[in-house]
Amino acid sequence: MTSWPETWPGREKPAPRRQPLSRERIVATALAIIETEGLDALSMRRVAQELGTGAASLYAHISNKDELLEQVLDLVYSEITIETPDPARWQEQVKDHMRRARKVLISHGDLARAAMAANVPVTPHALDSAEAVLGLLKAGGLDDRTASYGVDVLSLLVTATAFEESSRWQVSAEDASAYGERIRAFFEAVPADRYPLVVSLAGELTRDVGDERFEFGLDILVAGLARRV
Amino acid sequence: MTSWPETWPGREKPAPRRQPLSRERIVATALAIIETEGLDALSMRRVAQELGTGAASLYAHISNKDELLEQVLDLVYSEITIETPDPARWQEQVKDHMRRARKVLISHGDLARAAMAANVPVTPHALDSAEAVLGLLKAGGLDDRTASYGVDVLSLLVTATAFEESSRWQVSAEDASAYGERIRAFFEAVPADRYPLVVSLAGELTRDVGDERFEFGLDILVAGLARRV
DNA sequence: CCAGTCGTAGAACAGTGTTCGTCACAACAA
DNA sequence: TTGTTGTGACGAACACTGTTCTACGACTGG
Repeated sequence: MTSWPETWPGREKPAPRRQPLSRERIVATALAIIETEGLDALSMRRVAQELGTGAASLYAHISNKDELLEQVLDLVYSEITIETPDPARWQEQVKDHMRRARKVLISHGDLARAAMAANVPVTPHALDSAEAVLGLLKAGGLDDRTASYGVDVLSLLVTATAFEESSRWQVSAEDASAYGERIRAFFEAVPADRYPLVVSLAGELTRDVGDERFEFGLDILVAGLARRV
Repeated sequence: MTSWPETWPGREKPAPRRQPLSRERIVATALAIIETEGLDALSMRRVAQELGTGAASLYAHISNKDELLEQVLDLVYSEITIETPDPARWQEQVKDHMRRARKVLISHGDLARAAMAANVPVTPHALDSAEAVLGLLKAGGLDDRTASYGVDVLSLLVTATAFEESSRWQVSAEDASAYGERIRAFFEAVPADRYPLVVSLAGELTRDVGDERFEFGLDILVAGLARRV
């Protein structure tokens, strides 16, 4: 006689519990959404959906959306590697650090648009980065005040230029190029009697040269800080 | 015999039409709301309420909320006075222009938080400002590329520092001071073994000195641009 | 075995930006 | 004078948001 199956359809044990929610999983999921769909697509409901739960569940682990973004930023800031200060080449080390910080910000979709609102370093890895830059500036011989102002303006350059670049973030580089072309065409078309320089410099103003604009500001700032030793 | 009244209740002429809606009135009302209640209080419904109409009415004059903010910014940028370039003192003129731009941004509540998203000058007065700065930089002898990069980074310094200052915008200066104190206390309380410089420089990092931080960056940038003539 | 705690999550709340559909009115042509 | 057309106004509706409320199940300790 054929034995009965262990369970009947409809009476199976529930599927094994999915992984429990955690702050880390929520933050990592939020970052994944930003990378694939953009910052504007990020919502508490969207994160919950991706985790197979309800929006309200997230609030047991994260206090609100602002904290979520703060934690997402901290996660990406953890990718910034830190160097030991070398007084002989502190200027190049400062530049390299800011380059790495910028690279990290712009390699996660348009997350940088959220970075300006969280520019005061209060999370572990944001503090790590601030501490590292301060260390490089002090190794270079700057006094306390100059070092403090320096870390301020350097991180501002990074987040502001990354913000700007993120604002034209599109799924494809082709769209970004088209956007630049539209701006250039617009500048060339404004009334030349009122804006002669904007019209004549339209090409230069909108020249898409990747990091060159950022490097320009970085050069000037670091050279200027060096002059204050 | 008593004569009939001129009109009967309910048959009076309607009240005179209120002032018709216009783009200018909508934009001015939005700015007034930002100044008194803050950027976060601004909504299409709030603007409409203030104008005694419905939110949908606004869309006959303004395409969406982003355009509204763009027009509000242009309105405040119209307050930036423009100077005729003087090659003998172009550096001081550049600084003065950026100071005026910053002052205009930070004197309208926390509007500056919207300025980063609208940093590409496409409105008349934003273009006026860009044209003016280009004029000063060209009067100083900078080549086209340096002038283009210069106007970029200078306006970035203005909008980014104004953004940061706006993020701590509160109704009273007392709250702003309390905020700075909380940040300083936080920095002093982080683990000193991991963040020795953040702890020891907590006072300098959070010292509220108004425009001093901005002036620091401005000095370095303008001096750096001058070196590229 | 039961009370307490915790995590989960649907429902609800209060709000948002924007579009749809309708109405009143003005301008114009016949 | 009448009919037509275009425009601005605006309530309702749509689709969405962040966050809180409330109920429930699982787990733990006494």
